[in-house]
Amino acid sequence: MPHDLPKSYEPGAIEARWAEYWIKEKLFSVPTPPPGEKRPVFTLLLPPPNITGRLHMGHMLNQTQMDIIVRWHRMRGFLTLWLPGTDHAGIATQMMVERQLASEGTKRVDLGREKFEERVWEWKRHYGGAILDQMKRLGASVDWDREYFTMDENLSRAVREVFVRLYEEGLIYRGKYIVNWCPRCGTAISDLEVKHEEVPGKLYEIRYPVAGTKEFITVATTRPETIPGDTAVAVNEKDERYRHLHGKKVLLPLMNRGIPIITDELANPEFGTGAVKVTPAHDPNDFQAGLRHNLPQIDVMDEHAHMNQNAGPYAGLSRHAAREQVLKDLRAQGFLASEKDYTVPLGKCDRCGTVVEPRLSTQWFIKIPPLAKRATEAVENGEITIVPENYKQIYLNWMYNIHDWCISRQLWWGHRIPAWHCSCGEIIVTREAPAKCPKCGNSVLKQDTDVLDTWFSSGLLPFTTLGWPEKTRDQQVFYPTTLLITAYEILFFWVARMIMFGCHFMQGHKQDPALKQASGWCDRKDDSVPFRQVYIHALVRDAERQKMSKTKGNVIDPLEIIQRFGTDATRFTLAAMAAPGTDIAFNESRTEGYRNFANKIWNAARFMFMNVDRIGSCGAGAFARAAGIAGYAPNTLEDRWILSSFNRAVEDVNRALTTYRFHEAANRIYDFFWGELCDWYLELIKPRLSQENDKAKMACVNLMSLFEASLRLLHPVMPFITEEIWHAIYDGNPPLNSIALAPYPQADEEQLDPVAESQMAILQDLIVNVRNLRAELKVEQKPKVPIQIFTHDPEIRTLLEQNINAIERLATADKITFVDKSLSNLPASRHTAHFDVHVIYEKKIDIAAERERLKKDLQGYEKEIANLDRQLSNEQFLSKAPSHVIENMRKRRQELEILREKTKRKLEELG
RNA sequence: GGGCGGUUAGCUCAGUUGGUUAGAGCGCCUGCCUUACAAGCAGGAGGUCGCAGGUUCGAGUCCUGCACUGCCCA
Repeated sequence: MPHDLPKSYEPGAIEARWAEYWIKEKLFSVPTPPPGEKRPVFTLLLPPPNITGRLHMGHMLNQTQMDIIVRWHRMRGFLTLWLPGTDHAGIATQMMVERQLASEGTKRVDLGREKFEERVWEWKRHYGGAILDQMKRLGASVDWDREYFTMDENLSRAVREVFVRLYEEGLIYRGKYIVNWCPRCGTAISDLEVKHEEVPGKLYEIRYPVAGTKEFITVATTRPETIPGDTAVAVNEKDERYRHLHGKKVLLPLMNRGIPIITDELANPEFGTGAVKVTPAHDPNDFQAGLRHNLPQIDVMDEHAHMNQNAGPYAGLSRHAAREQVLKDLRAQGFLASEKDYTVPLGKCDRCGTVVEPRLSTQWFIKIPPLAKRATEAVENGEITIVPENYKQIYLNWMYNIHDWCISRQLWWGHRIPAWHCSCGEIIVTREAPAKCPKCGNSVLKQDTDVLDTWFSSGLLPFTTLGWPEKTRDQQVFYPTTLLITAYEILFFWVARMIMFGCHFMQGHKQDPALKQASGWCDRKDDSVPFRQVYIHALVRDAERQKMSKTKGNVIDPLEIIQRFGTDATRFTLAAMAAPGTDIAFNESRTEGYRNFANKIWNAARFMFMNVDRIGSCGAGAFARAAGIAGYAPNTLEDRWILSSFNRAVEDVNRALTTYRFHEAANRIYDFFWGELCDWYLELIKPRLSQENDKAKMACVNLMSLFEASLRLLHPVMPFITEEIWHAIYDGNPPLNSIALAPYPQADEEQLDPVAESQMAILQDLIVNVRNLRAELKVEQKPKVPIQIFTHDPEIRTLLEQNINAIERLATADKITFVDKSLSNLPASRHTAHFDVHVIYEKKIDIAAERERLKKDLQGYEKEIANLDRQLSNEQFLSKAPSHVIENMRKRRQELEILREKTKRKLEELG
């Protein structure tokens, strides 16, 4: 790796190279560890993207956070497994291939089931890997050797096993119920896959003639087209208006069918007319009411939501056309009492947006309450912790109100339900195709045509990817997985289901006790849970805080951002903005700023190498697994200070990552690298570096060690640039294949130096004050100015004397003299509680402006003093406040006294 | 209808269990091509923390109400 880096950082050139290198070298592959493994373990399952998917900002955020945590653990010496894979995405994939077929002028049904499945596999081979290729470009440090696909043979076998076991345990049943039906997809979907919205519509009031009277009963409905399916009219028992009609019949308009008037809580006296039509085959509430009253279920639509024979004259019409026709007929026959504007709640298919039709059909269900019980307890009692914590309550609320889960889908792509039907009516649920019916002996059996909901198989992944149903060493080591990082959106779809399945099927499982202890999970009793922690990440919105959507056209393509600013800068942006629990308004200007940060580091490295090459061999100190910086020998104030600073940063960053405070970690590294290392340290050591002696060499060694350690600190967030410079530091002969395998910095108490920190603060304060004065005096940039310094404290005087060169250089000063009298009354001066400094320059200061500034300062001091005095004279405060707070306030009070006096005197002097 | 969140500088956002003087990036103003970096350096302006009460020695932080706003569930 050559030291002569290009002048500007060009991410594109290096990122692709390292991404490829990491994969080629199999740096992140984790073979099954043999018995005797003692390292702490960290396991993370990648939420499998759909094979139809393309990388979006949500993935990018998710993967950035996972990669940061994973790299951090790996560098801290954990046996770290990050498991990647993809999801077969039943509906989405089938839609893709159907679209492809349509463009060829053919259809799924023309091909037949088997041929169609082949086409999907073929499609998957061509396009299915796209999102994983994109992941590779992000540098995600996953174990590619363990990549899985939910339709793989071993995972499919596990799915059948789970289905059969649940069936045998009585937790899976088949029955005829109202389900959410998507007429476009031609399949049932689960409650979660229905998106509710409210649209402007009409509420129709329709007169139903009461049989044997001249009276009408008026019902209110938003769906007149379902009238042919009505089998009752319901009123509330307590509703006096309809008491006289109890037990009577009405004649169903348009159909001329008699149906009963029933009393049921379904009818809300407050709503509409207080009377409702009951259509058990087309509404979930009506379905329940129908069961209560033993009403017939008349299905009036087919699978495409077209009216069928039961709809009489309307047969063949679409839902929409049928509504128009029914209304027209009602109007013509005088049944339509009124139509009012009304906001209609609509359920739409999450996948395709088609309005969902509640439909009566035979489906497979999972009986959820028994599974939910343990899944709820696991979170209640802290066996699984959820971060941020408010999601815990959201999860629990949902689990308390959970319903049975419809798991069958009328699709051709997915795990086919392992049930076989015999003409005798027998249903055989079994792992492998049965030879004959155990009841009648018939050997002509037909497998159920339905497939399972995609979430059924992904809910099993935490254990099926580790070899279940076999009991494997991988499970002993890696199960329960340590963490799950995912989006709120799939808390119920996926997270809840993984917990239910994990708690059920891994019941009794024990993680290798030595590894469990090493990993720090001794306080957790339950090893059946699929993961010990869940971190829910935020939503990425656009810069205007709008949710990104294709229809709005405000989607930010992460790959385009990456192309412009680099992966490292994009990752850093997401990390720095990811405060837990808050959505991210992605702002490109931030990414640009972090690209600049990368460039800053790049140039700092160039500066370092420039000196190394001149001074000669001065390699970085070998890092040990020790804390702090191993090869660093502090000689000067700035050395002691930066070493201390580094250790403080290290402490803060590690603490932030422990609690998933990504933004704190990122900002802390940024401030240290730029604000401390580059802005001050590099400037302060320039004089030493420019010499040609041992001092220069020592400074250089220290710099290399510091830089090397700082790169390791930054690496999880910016893996590419750190890898590049790290290899350059070792001149192409690094002690390890990658910085990703080097130890993560840990704070070393011994290297903290509070004295150096406070001294450095005074020195910086002096330099900034002189710069400030120069600006105020409008001194040009180049010329050096003589300055005078007064301090009453001999220690501070010594400090400043010892660092006179630094002051000269960084404050552009010369002829620095120390005086014995306060300088704060001079116009061209500044004072602090520690020193006064005066710049000697012929130009006059703007007296009026100076007076204004001082007045403002004085006001501030007075206000603060009054505040402090009030508190410090308050008995209650003195007795209740913690001592360090009081101590700090007293110290501040003393400082303020000095500042006030100096400012007052100067104001008097200015007149 | 039920639940959860947000409101802090011109913009986008931090501010962990209450504790001295509320921070950052971008933008803005002034001056600099100081041989690592103009994707840079130095200096600066800018906030009654949505409103009204309350608890406390002390509130951006806790409680109540209100206003506006977003999301999830039914």
